[in-house]
Amino acid sequence: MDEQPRLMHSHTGVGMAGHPGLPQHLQEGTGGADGDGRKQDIGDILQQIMTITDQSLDEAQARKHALNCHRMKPALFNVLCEIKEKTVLSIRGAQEEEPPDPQLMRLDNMLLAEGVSGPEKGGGSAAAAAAAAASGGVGADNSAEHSDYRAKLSQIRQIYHTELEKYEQACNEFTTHVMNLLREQSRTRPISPKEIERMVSIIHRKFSSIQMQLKQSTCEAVMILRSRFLDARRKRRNFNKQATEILNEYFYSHLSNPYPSEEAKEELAKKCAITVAQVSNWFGNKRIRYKKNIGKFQEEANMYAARTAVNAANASSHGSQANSPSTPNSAGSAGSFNMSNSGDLFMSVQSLNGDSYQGAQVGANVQSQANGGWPDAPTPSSVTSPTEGPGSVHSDTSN
DNA sequence: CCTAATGATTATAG
DNA sequence: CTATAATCATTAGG
Repeated sequence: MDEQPRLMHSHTGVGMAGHPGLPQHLQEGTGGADGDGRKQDIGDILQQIMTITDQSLDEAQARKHALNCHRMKPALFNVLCEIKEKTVLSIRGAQEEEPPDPQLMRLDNMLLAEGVSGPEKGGGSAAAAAAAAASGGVGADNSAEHSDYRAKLSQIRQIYHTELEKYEQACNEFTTHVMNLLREQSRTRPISPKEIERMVSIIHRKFSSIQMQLKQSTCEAVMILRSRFLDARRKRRNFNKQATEILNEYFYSHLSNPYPSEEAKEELAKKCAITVAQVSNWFGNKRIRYKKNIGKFQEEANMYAARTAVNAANASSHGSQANSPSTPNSAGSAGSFNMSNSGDLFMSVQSLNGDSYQGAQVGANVQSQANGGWPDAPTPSSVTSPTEGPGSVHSDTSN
């Protein structure tokens, strides 16, 4: 029976301040001092409490009832409550206030921004729009791409909300259960309302930490979804043959200054069914890759030069039709520069007639080589070509 | 599976 | 903001 000393110790240690009299009584009572009945009673009661587990259930029940009905019970109960209160406060009074978890706030903000935890549909579309804007400013048109994304996002949102609801419900259930239990027990155990409150807040903390995990995994899912659907690199599609033809045609007919103006880009974009940004990308890639390894592109360059030349020749000789082969209506809008350029390219091709193809390629390349790899000052709108051989590229489109 | 081609993005500079 | 250069990530072909 070493419980007794411990109990006594806790009394002397904690209870002193509030009720200095009680421990003394206890000590005197157990020590068998003068026969004050009340002290003796208290000593007996405590003794009974200490040994209550040793007794049979019936006996214990009877004793419990006896204790319950004891005239000292309410006072003792209050005292015990106070002691517990003070003990608990001294133990964890310091860590009572929790700072608003920055991690949780971060997650909340992100979920709100992604439209998972916000209002029903507005949030989703807003997030999608924002994502679209972030992904390259294309926006609007590629809704086919985003519908899938939105579907997945709303799926995530649904799961998130049902889970959240489930947690909340469980939390409430558990809380009421515990509260009822504690209230029930407060009849026989020293439990103060404050303690119940504290227990409830502990439960809430536990559940909110679970919720945080849910939020975290939801965030991760959204991030994965984003990187899957909105990182266009993952959805890269090669342009179709025709688009590549059109772009290459423009590129090689403007080899001396392959910087399409904004208008030209729009034109090309429309013809290729791609965006202006994609046109810009294409030309950026093409320029750098061409310059980096001209040899690799010579064949291609020659081909397009020849084709353009043929088109031009046909156009010039037969009048206005004849661009049928593979670039049906390329002349429609690009006619102007095709015509203007046709001169020099045609010349070069013509002059090669006697030479091998290699010679022809070199000839075609001389142009760009002469420029030393395009004007250092990229002035896209102006089509002035510094060292132009035969016909000037710029020359008016005079039919 | 490996590799070249290719569209897109990033970093940097003017 | 645009161009370049480097790099990433995917696609297509062997």
